[in-house]
Amino acid sequence: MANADSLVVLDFETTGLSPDQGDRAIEIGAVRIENGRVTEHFQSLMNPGRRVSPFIENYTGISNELLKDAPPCGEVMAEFADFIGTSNLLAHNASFDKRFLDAELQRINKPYAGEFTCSLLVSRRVFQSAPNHRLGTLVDYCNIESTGDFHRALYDSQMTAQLWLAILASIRTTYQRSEIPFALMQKLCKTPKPGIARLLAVPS
DNA sequence: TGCCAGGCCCTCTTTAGGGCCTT
Repeated sequence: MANADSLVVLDFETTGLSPDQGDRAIEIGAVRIENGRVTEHFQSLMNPGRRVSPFIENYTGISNELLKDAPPCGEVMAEFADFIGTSNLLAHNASFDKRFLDAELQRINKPYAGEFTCSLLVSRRVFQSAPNHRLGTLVDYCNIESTGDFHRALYDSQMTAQLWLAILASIRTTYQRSEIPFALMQKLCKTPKPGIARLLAVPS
């Protein structure tokens, strides 16, 4: 059940980089974290109403053939809006996924109440010695078990969720606190809003 | 055929530019 105390980690596969340039979502994957554990997941392909490029087919493994019989974006996004409810939201490079979430939900006139935070931005502060801050690199860096099946929405959201739990564990270790100070999470997340910081401070 | 965006962050900065990330 969605609520303001759960965190939905989401990832979109899309036809390109910018909804402002006409790009659409082709897959949504998400997991819910509650009390430090993944409790639920959501995944669906969606038909964007146009053919995807060979680059995207190769990059994601999502072919035009796969999308041919997928439900339309509006139908899937309506279900996803119900899934996220009032939960707070997390993504790796959240500015990208937020743009697509905003664009797709605006098309079906579905608002959402959660606040976004970004595992990429926080990881740059917490894992400063990582070779880079791509999702796959950070999964290796944190010794998170992985099959390497990146660039699919559910898998990337699952890996982002595990990365997030690793980030929280690292902060707890660094500051030797079972609960992460509210002000510290606000600083790391660069958010002045109280909701996300309260959520992130959940004990392990 | 080839290209497209945008937010954050760093620095040889702030009257700016470019790399990193995401598909």
